[in-house]
Amino acid sequence: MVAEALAGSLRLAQQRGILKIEQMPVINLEAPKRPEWGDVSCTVAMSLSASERRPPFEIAQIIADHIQDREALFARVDIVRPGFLNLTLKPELWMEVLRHIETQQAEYGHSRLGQGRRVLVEYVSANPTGPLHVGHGRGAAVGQALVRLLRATGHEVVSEYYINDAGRQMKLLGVSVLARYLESCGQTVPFPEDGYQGEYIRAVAARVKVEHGVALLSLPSSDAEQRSKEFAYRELLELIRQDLDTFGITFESWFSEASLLSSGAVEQVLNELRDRDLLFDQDGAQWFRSSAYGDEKDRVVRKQEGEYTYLASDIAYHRDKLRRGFDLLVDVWGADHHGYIPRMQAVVQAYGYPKERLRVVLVQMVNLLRGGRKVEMSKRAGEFITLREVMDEVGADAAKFFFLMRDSSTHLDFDLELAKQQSQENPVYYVQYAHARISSLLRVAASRGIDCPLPSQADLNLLADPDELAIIRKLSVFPVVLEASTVELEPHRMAYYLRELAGLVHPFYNKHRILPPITDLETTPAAQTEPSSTVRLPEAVSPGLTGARLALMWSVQQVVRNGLTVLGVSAPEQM
RNA sequence: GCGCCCGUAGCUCAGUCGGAUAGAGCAUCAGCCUUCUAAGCUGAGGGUCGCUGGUUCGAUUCCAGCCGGGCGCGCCA
Repeated sequence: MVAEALAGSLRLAQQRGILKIEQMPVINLEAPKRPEWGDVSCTVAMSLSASERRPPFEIAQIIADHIQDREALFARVDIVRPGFLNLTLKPELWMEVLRHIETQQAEYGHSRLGQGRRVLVEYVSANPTGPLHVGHGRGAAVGQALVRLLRATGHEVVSEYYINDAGRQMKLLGVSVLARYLESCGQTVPFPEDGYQGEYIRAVAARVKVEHGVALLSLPSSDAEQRSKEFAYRELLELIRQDLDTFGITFESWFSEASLLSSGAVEQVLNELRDRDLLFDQDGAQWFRSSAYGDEKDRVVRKQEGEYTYLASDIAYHRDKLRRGFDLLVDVWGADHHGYIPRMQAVVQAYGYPKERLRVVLVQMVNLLRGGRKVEMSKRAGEFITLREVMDEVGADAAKFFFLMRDSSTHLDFDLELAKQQSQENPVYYVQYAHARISSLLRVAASRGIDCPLPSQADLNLLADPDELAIIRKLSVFPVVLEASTVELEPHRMAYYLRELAGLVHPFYNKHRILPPITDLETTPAAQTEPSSTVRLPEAVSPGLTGARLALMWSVQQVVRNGLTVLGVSAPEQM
């Protein structure tokens, strides 16, 4: 709307021959940092300065003079120093935001940006060789938020978990469980090198024994190993599924790596590559010519011994994803895999797609702290804090919000003490409390028989206080934040936004009265006879203002809820 | 050595497309509960945006080079 007005002004000035404007500039609007700079500011005059060969200030003046309907749209149009155009909208226009929220409700902020675009988001994809740990938890939170953000912007999304149920890691799992099983049967066996050390392996072995008794002892060792592996795989995958379920995450699709091998898909893919001279033999191994697409060197897909590498099945997997007709593949990976990106993008290009078809979101390590002190973990010794432990201690909501608070590509310090603290220091509660507090307010209003109008029923013009306008302005940018979070695949932007919105709401609540005070002054003469300067008199609120503020709070609550929802965090009615 | 990421307040971090006097939380200090949830609020102090150059009306932002930190560079996954 504002951009249109400014563009119109530029055209008018051009028609009148005041400005040349060889090329219509992009009118970029931004939210000024300081309130006295108005609601919207525009730098177009400065960017035109060079081509017009006039000082930016002059150009800004011309633009301001040529805005049509200036009186209807703007309360003020200021021109500041180099050539900023600072626009202050008429307050009535802001009230449209609240009516818009009312119309859209849970859909407010959603868009059709991605309409017709199909996206596959693959995340977690942890090996089924043990329980999920905190790092997986962060990936899970990020992946889920991305799925929800993409859906909210109109994309058609499928969430998928890629199960690494083939290869060396699975073999090691079987060997490890069998060793523990034999141990529990009284045999002394050396524990396999690189085996899984964790205590949970003993637990799995114990369940093998419950199920099979000592039957495995009489089997050939390879069979016993196979049985142990299958048993452990089922148990651990189920455990992962349950952990994710508790975390509030379910996948629509579980894709097995082993299926790619057994169906011959891997073989087929390599043949395809060979036909196109993207596969060659060297040193007794088979190599993918990934360097043809910008990777720094070629990569082995089949080892000398004839086994396929992880990359081979990954090529088949990504080809399968591409074949399924997705317009965008999003992979959420641990940051330690970042060196893998060029070769996967090479795969995408080898199949004739632009490399942008695959976007990899990297998730950095989580440092667990307890009261400021680092919790030591040793993956080698199998000692790590599981996602389950974290959820048990701080709850799924707090864990998710913490995981999403920072840019996923940066290290995260996660203080368990802080996350479970239900206090001002904990950003999760700060945001959730904003929601709960409004619920409480609306409940109290209802119980006192006070009418709670929706924005369309309230006299919104009474919301003239700068604090109220600041909140409304904040609500108005929610759709922008949601879209930016999606396009950049950066959910932490939404988490920040919610923190900021809550940071406007709590002070407002404290400073301003919404409902009329319960004690009326006539029955409490003390308040009049003792006009002590330390006693703050309740702000006077007319029924109309109460209604308008309730409508405002209702709108805030809707937006907080929408924001939390998109992050996969609950919005409690009371706390 | 090569590649990727990072360096912003004491700490943890935001900072959109290059914009104005660089922001938030925590911590610190000083205050606020007869009032709709104090799980809250008010105020104060705190900065060479790692360094040096370049690009330009303007650089925390873009480019180059250094310094410092992390990660990756397997016929592991």
